[in-house]
Amino acid sequence: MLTLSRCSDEDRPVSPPTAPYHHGDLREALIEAAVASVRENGPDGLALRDLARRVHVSHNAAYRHFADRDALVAEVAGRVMGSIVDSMQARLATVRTRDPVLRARRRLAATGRGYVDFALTEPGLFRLACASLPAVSATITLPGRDPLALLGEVLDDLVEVGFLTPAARIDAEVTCWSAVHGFSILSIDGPMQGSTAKELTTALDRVLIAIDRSYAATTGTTIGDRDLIG
Amino acid sequence: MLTLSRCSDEDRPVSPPTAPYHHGDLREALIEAAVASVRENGPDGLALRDLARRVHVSHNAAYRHFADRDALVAEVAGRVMGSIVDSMQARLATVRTRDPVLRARRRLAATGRGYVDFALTEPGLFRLACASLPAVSATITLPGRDPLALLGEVLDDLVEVGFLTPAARIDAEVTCWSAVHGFSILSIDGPMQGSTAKELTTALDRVLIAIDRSYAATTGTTIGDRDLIG
DNA sequence: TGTACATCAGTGAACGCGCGTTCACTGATGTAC
DNA sequence: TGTACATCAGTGAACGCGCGTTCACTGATGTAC
Repeated sequence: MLTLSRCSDEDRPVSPPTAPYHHGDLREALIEAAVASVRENGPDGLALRDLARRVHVSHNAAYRHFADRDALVAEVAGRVMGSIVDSMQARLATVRTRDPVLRARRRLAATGRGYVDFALTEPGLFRLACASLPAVSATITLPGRDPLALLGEVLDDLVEVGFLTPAARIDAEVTCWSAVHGFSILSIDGPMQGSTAKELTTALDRVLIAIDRSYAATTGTTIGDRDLIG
Repeated sequence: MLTLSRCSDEDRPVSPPTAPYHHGDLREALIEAAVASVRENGPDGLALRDLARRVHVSHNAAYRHFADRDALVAEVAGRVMGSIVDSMQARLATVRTRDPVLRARRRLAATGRGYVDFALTEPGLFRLACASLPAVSATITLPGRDPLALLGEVLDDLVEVGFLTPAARIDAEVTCWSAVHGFSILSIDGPMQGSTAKELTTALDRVLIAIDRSYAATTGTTIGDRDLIG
């Protein structure tokens, strides 16, 4: 589901029997090594010299492919943003509801769940993306790779089916993203750190239900307690 | 308002005319220097050697007062938590509404505004507190110094006045904290970085209104659009 | 088809940096007698 | 009131670390003729 492969190490040996002078695709190999490094040690542990060691290449070969460390970080962060979108879309794909209003509501919840899925599954990469949010903001204008744009579309649908008033639509991205982003961080770094997966799921459900209830109230729509679950 | 003094440098000269061998209160001076450093360079720029330089003391004098770098960071992070509580309480103090229900609702909004106030005013210190959340979690059991406990009290009041149902009270801290914490980070590091103070205030109002509306819906309480503002 | 040569992708040594931490030390302070 | 001495709070030199980055280089590759 994720763009960033999990077990690429097994696909081809890191150091082939007779290592050729030219690597083949060092750029890609460095990025994969960076992903692995961040998974293990978090964003702060990312070092060009370490990546070179992982790929069995001299410590400055990386400069043939990236201007400097920041350039590599930006590239990885951009890909992480893409993976977050993938994760949201994976959840969206599970929504099979026919009823247009319930469908739109569940799709909003699904985007939130997908976002949090990624944060909980890939805390290191998620932190990297957070840390370089300012730098990435310029990069993620690529259509379809921007979590915020995807969220916006889902919110537009909510207005279209009459669940959310146009007035309450304003800044709705901020509310929704704040909620799921905050939830993600509190879950991986904060007081909910020790919680079980089940507890986290329940807590996230309550957050999503709170938002759903709030939006229902803008149009006076009647909703059920467990509409968003199952 | 804040515990962490802003202009302590001006109060007493950093290097007195004849510097005495014993500093006087090196521990406190190091902490103040740490606060200044984090304000300027963020959490990652914090270095014991740099602090020693700022206080005009040899680079290892700090080890008389802190076991190691982590111990100092934990101390600073703990104080930041206290300052966040102060900031929340400062906003709480401005709520003068008599009507019990409206008062309780405005107090919830006030805690959120106070939390965000601190994040926007002290982004560096806020990031430090976030980064060391795991470490701090153990420390902040001090009564009255824990933002989460304060939030809990305000939420309890909402139940007491009949605005929030006991069922919806469950995990409400998570929803509220997620929202304001997420909002804070998106404001200082994320896509809302370039926004004006006015835009941020308006956006935060919309987040707080969304939560208020959601909780009103749990008891079917009728509310006005601008109840929380002004 | 063979060869000269430009270009590209690596190498290895080195620089300079700032850090955390430890060591043996010394100056200042306060207390017991 | 004076003094010996333990204790505390500093100092200065040094170690070892890993980093980013630059330099002059060399091996491999592909292309023009």
